[in-house]
Amino acid sequence: MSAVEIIDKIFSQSLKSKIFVNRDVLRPDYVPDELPHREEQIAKLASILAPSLQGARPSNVFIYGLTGTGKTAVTKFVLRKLYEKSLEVGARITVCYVNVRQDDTTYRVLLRLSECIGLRLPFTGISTAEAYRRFIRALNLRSTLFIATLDEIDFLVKKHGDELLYRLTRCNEELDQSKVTVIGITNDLKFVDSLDPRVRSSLGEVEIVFPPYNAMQLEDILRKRAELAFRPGVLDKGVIELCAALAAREHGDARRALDLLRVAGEIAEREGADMVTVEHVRKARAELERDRVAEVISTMPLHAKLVLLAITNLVSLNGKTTTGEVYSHYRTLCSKLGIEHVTQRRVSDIISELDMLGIITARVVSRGRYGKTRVITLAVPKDVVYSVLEEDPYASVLLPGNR
DNA sequence: CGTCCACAGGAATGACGGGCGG
DNA sequence: CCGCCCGTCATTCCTGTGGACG
Repeated sequence: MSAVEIIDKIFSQSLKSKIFVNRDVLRPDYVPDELPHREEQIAKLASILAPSLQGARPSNVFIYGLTGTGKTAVTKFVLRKLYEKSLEVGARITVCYVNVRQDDTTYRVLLRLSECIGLRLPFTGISTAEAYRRFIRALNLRSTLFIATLDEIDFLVKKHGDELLYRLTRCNEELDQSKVTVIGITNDLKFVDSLDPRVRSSLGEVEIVFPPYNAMQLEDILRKRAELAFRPGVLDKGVIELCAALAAREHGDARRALDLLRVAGEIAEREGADMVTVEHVRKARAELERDRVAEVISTMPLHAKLVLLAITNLVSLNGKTTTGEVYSHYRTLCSKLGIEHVTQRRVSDIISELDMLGIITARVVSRGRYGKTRVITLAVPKDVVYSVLEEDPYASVLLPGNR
């Protein structure tokens, strides 16, 4: 079969999918028309923003909840409805949504906000302070109620401080024709404490909390989406329940549940199956896990990879290991490569980092006369670690089976 | 019951590279 | 464009500590 034929076959197969009708509704950025079990939050946000329809400035809002609890979807949904209503009743409202992780500098955020009021700023060339001045001036000329939504706001503050937040929450004093309301969204619950008290009090005028979904609620959500995503009857029984149960274990993360369902469907399709089974869900879980691990490992510095390799070798041998063992084995790995090793202090930090990333589990134990150490086990399958380390040009040399 | 092991982990400091503000 | 600042990776020096052993 020629290359063209192969490609044609793959493309036409995906066009007449036996599994999916519309897989996009399972993607994380899709905003559904219905948001089950978030009625309370929708009502609260809507009632906070409602005064804007009469031209009054709504309170600033601070929204928090763990990942996959519907914060972004609810906010986008309410803003969309608000905007539609404003056109209907002729209120001057401008809504703007910025994901601060994607646009991760103060300047880029300002650029986005400016776009929403029809101001074209140059990509580069002017200072942030100048951009801010132009933004304020243009905003005032437009005489509108400006609702600025900053998603994953903790990223911006951690990287660049709360300068922008401070200015946005205070700029109403500089405006006479327009008003600004800020909606801040974060999944870092401790983030609020790290804010400047002045920003905290003005941004936190009203707070909305998004609790995690439980397994039943996740099932509901999945069922509604599955109706849109899949051909009728292709989901084997137990599939939705399993996706929901797995995601419920991870603090009720709806994004995770939808990812599982989507990837399970994709695997079923790749295998040419007629149905999505629980087995496909299990494979999806492994695939997502591998992707996550691959992502974090690939960005780690070389010595962290070598420490992880040392841990994995020792754990495959004995089931568990300790800091001292890891360090000496790590040093032999370094000498095999003919490179310098880092100090034990540093290795100790690397072990802590690997623990926080959920790749290993390390807990401190005292063995009395024989000192205090950390007992380390792997939190992911060892084959996953090995296969991911295969991609590193240095670490791969030391892998079992090589050389 | 005090010791003392084998580390944990805090603080200060430095090299280095990339991006920001002026 | 250039200097400066900031985050990351790392070192050095250090104090702290749970509990088996003598």
